[in-house]
Amino acid sequence: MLTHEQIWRAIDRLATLFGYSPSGLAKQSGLDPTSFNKSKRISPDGKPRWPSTESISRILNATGATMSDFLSLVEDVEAQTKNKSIPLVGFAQAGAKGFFDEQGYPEGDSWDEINFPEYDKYNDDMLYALEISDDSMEPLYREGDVLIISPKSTPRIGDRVIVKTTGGEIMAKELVKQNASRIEIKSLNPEHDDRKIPQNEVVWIARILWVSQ
Amino acid sequence: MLTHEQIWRAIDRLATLFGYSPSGLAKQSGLDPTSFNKSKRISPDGKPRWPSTESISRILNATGATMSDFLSLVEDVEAQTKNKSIPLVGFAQAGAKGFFDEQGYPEGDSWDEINFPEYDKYNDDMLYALEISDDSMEPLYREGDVLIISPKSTPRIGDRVIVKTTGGEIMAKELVKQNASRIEIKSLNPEHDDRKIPQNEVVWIARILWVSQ
DNA sequence: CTGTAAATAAGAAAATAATCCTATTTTTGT
DNA sequence: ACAAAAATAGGATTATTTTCTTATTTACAG
Repeated sequence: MLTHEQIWRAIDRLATLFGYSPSGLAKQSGLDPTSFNKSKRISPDGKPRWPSTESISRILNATGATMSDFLSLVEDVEAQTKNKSIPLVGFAQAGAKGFFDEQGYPEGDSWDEINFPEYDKYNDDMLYALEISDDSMEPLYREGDVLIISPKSTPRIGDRVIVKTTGGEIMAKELVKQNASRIEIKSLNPEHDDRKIPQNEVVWIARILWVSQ
Repeated sequence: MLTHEQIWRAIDRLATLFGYSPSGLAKQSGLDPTSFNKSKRISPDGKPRWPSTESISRILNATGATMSDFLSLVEDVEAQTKNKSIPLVGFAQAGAKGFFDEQGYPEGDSWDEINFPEYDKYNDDMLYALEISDDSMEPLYREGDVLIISPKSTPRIGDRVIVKTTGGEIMAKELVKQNASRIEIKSLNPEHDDRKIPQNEVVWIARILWVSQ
């Protein structure tokens, strides 16, 4: 769906984004500076005027913006949650009949759905990744695995987290308990002990969202 | 960036997607059925012809497609990898100075980058998810974890995979070896044995890409 | 505050997209 | 295999966008 209002707003926003007025953007794009005059967006007889796709092409070319950039200007949502819905079923159920075809593709009506990669809308810009470079955390994390971290998400009990201490350590653990005085974290490697760390030794704690396999 | 070729190809693809010819799509959209004739895309004098954004608006309206849908048709990649580049560093390095600020956000110039969620271009439409519903695979997978599966990716040695056997089992394992006669898979739970399965008992095998934490 | 440049309003002219039309080809249904 | 419908080619005409032009307003620099 594309409306007249959306296309002109996107043009205006693109201009602003690159430090131009609509007139300046037109000029920069090799169009007449009056091409994007607001007075020309509706005809004297009241009909809306629609720019050609060539004009759009030229303004993208002049600014270096992509169609993807332009799309985000067309749409009202400032920070679009770029998820995709994929089928989901319980692992224990998956062996039953009716979930997979012979090639291993989902089939049948019994699947739920999940958005992937679903992460908090509010920290979209803050994600980072850590790559595992040894086998100290096997079998959970192996060399080469990538952890996707959300520093802004508030971890809850049971979450796997990255903790930094005042001693400079950075650890991946499971959060077992937390209260005002300390946190209790469980090792992801059974060979290591669980730990209780006073809150004043915790510099920060960040939630692990996804792990590559 | 938007080229003449891209805009016309997107129109053609939109038509095909909704079961129309270009002529049928134009008609369905209230345009003249000859609007999208290939012979009209280049003028007799060799100049390219660019449809108006009103025409684009009308075909989206007629098909119910969004601008986002249209964008994915504009672009060359059949299944666009809707990735976002996020900072990446080795876990072992992350404790050193210069990687995090005091609130736990990446800082400094020493970070690499990774695309997330990176998955094979060729099976974008085929991903599905399995949700773990018990603790039989701890510590690797816990109840509530979600596995993102790519049925089309060819698993390699060392990958974690989902295997379905002719006996109807569906298992999550690590692929250790595979040859023409059998596969060898390692349990993700140390309490269970590794297995060798004849290839003729493997119905399908799919790669696990990501796990939620 | 003032002068200059940029931006915008808006009408007319030129260029271009869409429609109309005829003819031919291709596809579809029987 | 054949007839009918749909699709496409392509020229002519109409409608619409862009450019050209003049005038006014707004923004900016001194």
